Amino acid sequence: MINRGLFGGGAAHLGKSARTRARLMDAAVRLFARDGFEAASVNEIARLADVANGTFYVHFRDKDAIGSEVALAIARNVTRQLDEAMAGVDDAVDRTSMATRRFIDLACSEPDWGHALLRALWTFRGLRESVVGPLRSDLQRGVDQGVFDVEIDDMLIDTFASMVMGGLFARLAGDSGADAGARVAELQLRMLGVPAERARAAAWRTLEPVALRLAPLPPTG
Amino acid sequence: MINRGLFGGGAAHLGKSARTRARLMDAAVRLFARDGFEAASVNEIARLADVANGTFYVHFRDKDAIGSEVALAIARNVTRQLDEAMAGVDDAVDRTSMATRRFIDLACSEPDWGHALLRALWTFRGLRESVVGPLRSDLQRGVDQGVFDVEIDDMLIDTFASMVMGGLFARLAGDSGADAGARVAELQLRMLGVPAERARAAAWRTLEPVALRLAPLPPTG
Amino acid sequence: MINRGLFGGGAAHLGKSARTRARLMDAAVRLFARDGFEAASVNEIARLADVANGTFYVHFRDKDAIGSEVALAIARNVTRQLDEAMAGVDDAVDRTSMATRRFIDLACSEPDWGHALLRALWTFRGLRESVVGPLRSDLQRGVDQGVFDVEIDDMLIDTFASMVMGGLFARLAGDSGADAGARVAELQLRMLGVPAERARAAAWRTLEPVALRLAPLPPTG
Amino acid sequence: MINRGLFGGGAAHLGKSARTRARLMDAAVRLFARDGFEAASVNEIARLADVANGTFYVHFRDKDAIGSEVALAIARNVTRQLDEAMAGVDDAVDRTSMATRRFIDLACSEPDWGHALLRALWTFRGLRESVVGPLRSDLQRGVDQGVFDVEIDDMLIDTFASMVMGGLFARLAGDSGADAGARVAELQLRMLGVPAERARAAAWRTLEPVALRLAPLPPTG
DNA sequence: AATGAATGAGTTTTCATTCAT
DNA sequence: CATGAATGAAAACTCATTCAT
Repeated sequence: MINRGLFGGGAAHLGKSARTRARLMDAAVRLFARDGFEAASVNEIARLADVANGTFYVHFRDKDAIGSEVALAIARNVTRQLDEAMAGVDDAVDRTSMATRRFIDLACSEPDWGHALLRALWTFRGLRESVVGPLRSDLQRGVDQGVFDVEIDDMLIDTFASMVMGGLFARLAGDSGADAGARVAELQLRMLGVPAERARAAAWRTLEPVALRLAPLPPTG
Repeated sequence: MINRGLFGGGAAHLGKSARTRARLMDAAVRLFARDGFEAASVNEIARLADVANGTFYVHFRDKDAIGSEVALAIARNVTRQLDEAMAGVDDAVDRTSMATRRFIDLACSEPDWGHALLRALWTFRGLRESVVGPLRSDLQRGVDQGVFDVEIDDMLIDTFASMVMGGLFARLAGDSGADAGARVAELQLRMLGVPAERARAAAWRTLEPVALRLAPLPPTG
Repeated sequence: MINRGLFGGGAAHLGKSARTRARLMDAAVRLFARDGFEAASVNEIARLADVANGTFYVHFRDKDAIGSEVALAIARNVTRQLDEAMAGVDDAVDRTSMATRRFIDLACSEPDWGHALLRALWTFRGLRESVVGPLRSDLQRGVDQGVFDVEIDDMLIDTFASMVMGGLFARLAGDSGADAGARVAELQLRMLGVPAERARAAAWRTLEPVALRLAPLPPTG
Repeated sequence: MINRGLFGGGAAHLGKSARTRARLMDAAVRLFARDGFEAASVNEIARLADVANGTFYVHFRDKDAIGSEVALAIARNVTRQLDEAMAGVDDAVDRTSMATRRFIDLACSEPDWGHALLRALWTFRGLRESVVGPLRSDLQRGVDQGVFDVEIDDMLIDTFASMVMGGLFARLAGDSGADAGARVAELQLRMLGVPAERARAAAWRTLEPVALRLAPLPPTG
């Protein structure tokens, strides 16, 4: 499983075509993370994936296509793992802080993916909704449980999401250590109306580590 | 002063060379905002500025040069105006919420500039520091005045800044109206430990409108 | 027999391989007519024929092969039908005007074929000879019968053929109606020395309509 | 004036830009004639013109642009020279036969141009009208003078034009000699109702030779 | 026979940058 | 200072053709 890339790993047991496709996506993630979407060239993606440049176009219509596909795949995987990690957690305070911390941890466990995700959230506006969507229900739950004292509106969601992205950015840039997520979560809880003491306690609670794993990707469009 | 652009307006009384330079920067801002830095081409900047493409290189060493110059100029102007707008305000709560609201309002008063600034803050990491720097002292002042109950560290600053950027983004994208700044400021104050009532009152206080004005730009070597 | 294409129709009762081949030729005709030979791609021909692209090369050595094969098949079919339609007609004036009119009508009865034929006559020089060849004997017959007062040389044949093609082109382009063939035939007869009155009468005589039918195509090695 | 090309010759005294442009057009004509429009590549045009490939796009938006520009320029020049050559000729029989013969001679005096013109007439439908347009008045003149006994309609014009193109084609293909034009003209006159004797006499009258010359081209588009 | 992924040379096109005028 | 034609490397994308299955 060494160096096979995350998509490649997931597609190992699939057909040859799916593996080539996965290799291209892995290569794209690496280059998008290193150079940014614009600066990454199709030819280099193909070279890194070890296929002819024409092969790229067998699998993707153009660079945009692989861009959004990669973004979507990452987002889907991250949110799915997030869901799994939070299954069985009922307390809104815990859910909220875990979501932030887990999200950042997951995205940072594979920095290429983290970078790609961050850029994608910036570039493909639609992604934000898919990532942020589930959040809304957790916040509402907190209000219902009487622990969040805040009005839930779009601006709150956006702001909450921005805080997460800021934390992720800081981690990926190396400006902060592994506790960035906890700190951000604490600040979020305070913002939501959780008393300072409880916010700190909840946000810094020890969390067993998880790593980003990838299930096989169904080929998309 | 009609449609002369913000740099152009400031440089109106200077020599011809300075005006050409200003026109180039105005054109660059427009294109950076619309297409992003990578996608904006030197030729198009020159065309929009109504000069020959070769003229560009009389004034700027290369494309990167005009990029950082524009970013820096915008940042400097925004912070300077922010400073002026807040002169005489002592209360940390007021200063903090005003900073956020004014910043967003200023950046949105000229959407091209706002977009360019947002992109620049993303691209040129250094800018953030220059824009965010003054903030730290306001936060510290709040702690000293006993109104902020929070530890001031890099993560707090980053998070605070991310919230502002999120609000700016939402405004520019048209996802929210003119009150985005107030809402963000309110949430920030809550996060900083200001009681909910006071946070709301302070953040939504009426603010007389200001517009972004630009002073002449000193030529940069 | 619905929409099965002309080759396809003729090959319906043959083996699967022959039907695949026929489908490829039908697809090729469509695309050659629409886009021209150069612009039509093998992949698109295959897609339109509903076979894998590799299958193309099972049936044709290369793109040129299907090009000349299609051209030849069309030319053969058109001339054969022309022959049949004129069997039993002895008068050279009638034969000549019928040839022109029938040729145009046949080629227009299936516009894709007409376009493909026109293009092919332009591209594959040799085709012209095979289509035009029989003409020479009709012209000679007219001289022998004393109704054509003209010297028969290559330039005459070429000119005669050009007039037919001009008429076909005008019909296919929609620049003229169903009587284009008659008008061209009339002008040809005048050119050949037939008195104006008789030329008009012969050329505009009512012609019962025929449609292009295709006999099965013998596989070509 | 050796090997400077026809556009190049005309542009010799103009600015450098116009000369480069002319060199590109000369190269394009050569390649269009040799390989056809589709098969000629922009890179090869540039190489033949002895400029960098990027330079092509300084002067033409794309391959289509130089294609229609070249076609238009040739057509304009040919028709202008035709006009000049026929100034002072009043008799419709003479005008008509001269037009056909001169046109073919001109187009063949520079075979590259002839081929390009022929292809262009085929490809750019609009050209035909501009070349053929003046013809209509000559035909009408013949009717008015009582020498042409024919109805003038679109089909007649089209047929007449097709005959010219057929003759040009035969000449360029080497299928016929210098007298192709005269033969075609003779056949045309017969078609128009001119008695055979007179048609032959008029069409074969000696014509002093002319060569295709080019005036400087005003830059287009 | 049929498949369809893979190839890679070739095409169009863009663009930051230079330089003679 | 200003010009704008010229550059050429590099990008995106196409496509006839091959080949293992």
